[in-house]
Amino acid sequence: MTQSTNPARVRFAPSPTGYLHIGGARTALYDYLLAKQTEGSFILRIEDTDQKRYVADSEKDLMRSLRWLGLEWDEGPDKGGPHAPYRQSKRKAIYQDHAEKLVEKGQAYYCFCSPERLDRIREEQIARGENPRYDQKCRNLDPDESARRAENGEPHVIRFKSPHQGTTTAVDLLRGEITVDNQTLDDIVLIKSNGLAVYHLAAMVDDHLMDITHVIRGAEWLPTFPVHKLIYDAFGWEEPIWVHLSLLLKPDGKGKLSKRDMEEARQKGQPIFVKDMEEFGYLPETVNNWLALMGWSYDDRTEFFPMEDLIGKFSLEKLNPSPAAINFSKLDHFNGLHIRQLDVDDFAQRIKPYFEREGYEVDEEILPDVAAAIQTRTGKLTEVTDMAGFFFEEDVDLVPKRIINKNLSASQAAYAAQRMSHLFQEVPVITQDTAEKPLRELADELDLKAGQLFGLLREALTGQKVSPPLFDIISILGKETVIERLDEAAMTLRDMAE
RNA sequence: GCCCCCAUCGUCUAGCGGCCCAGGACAUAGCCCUCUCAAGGCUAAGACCGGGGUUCGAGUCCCCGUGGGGGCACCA
Repeated sequence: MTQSTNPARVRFAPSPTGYLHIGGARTALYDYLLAKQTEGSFILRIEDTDQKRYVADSEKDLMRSLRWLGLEWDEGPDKGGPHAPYRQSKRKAIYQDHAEKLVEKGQAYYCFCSPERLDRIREEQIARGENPRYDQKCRNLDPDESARRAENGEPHVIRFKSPHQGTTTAVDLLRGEITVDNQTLDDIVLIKSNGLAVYHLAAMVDDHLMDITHVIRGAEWLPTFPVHKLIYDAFGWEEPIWVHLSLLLKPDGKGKLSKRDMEEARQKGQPIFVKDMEEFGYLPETVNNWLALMGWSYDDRTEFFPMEDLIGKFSLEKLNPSPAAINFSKLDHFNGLHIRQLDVDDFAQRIKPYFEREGYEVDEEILPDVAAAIQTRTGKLTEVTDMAGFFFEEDVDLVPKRIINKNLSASQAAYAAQRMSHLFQEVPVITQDTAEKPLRELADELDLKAGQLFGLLREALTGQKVSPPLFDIISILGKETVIERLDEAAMTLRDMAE
């Protein structure tokens, strides 16, 4: 292991503005993997400093989704911890104190400019083709006077006093040094006029106070990264290791997913939100495996990773800084792989809810056998009803037009079904060994291809064109049911012949 | 417009100067297996963005283009 063996303290810090999507889930997964690998801590922190964007259900969805993936946190808003509270809206005073400290040190200042003025100067700057940023009107106000005005209740924000000269260099683990010219830096707002902190302050303060060792976040933070480093410096704090994850792009690779893209993808059956994964029939282990590989790799051939392997083999150094397009067909492929390595009883329990939600009454007696029969042919758990629903139905609906064609008349089919029924009645125990040969002989006798006869049998037993292997079906259904369904089919076909 | 990041098959990627006429996976096509459908096996097609350097030698290092992406809020 090339990883540092010191216990890492990592945090997943989403803002509750919507359902947990795959981008967030991937970040949380990497956090979790690093924490587990180093026997450190995985912390959940809710960044709800923007009351306007708050979505009520999202916190519940977030926790439910993380737990579904198996990414249980050690500290968080619902379970507390040594650095509680873990919800930023409850930490308002902490941020204010810290901002005041910066003001005292001359690293931040009160700004009394109105939003209207800010809008105006921004428009003017854009019109002039300049980079829009604060014109620093309040930057050089007399500190005592500023303090007085603020105390008198004049509306104000607190801004960070960015340096003007020189350059700032911040170090990202994946990209190395990122240097910006300080002239391009803006004096960002730290505390809003309503007294709440913005991300730039709140996240830095919390990460420091919570002893976060590795900040793993999306690459959309790269442009403000140098300012974040400057904020750490202003406080005199030691920086964490910064890791900016590559962005996840739309499947066509053109741009990152927007809200609308997410909805469109959902309509196509492509799960964008973690909550859709279960609904669409994916296993949590599939999702973790798939997500882990979007931006991370282990070597030049291993791709199948159960969670334990992910924990053991993950390393930050192998993270890829370039953006990655989402590949849903690979998700399907991984789901198949993980389904096939489940043991049968486990698989049986996983598919049970998918039958039930389609209204089937699952017979626990035969469920394990059904599971065994369909396991290798299940790509998504939602497919099991189409493949094996007939096991849990009283009768099947025959679709004669799939049976009867120019090579097989209704009366021929009816006769063949009847003959198979008789044949099975004579065989004490129907298995592939006892029944296949007689069936093939029957096909010869009736001048049918074996495939035709098997096809007829399949339709009679399942009402489907596609099914698990016939002899599996027969042994699960039992001789009695098999004969019943065959007789019924014969009857239906005979009626059609007349 | 300004700033930042990225750049190998359609997609995800391996490659950290010679082991690469570039390897794997998904998807695609063909074949084999076969009672259907899968699974599995085999095979095919498919990429180092361009130009300059550095070097005995560059997919790998540097520079410039180009392309893609991201950011420029009292959102995160």
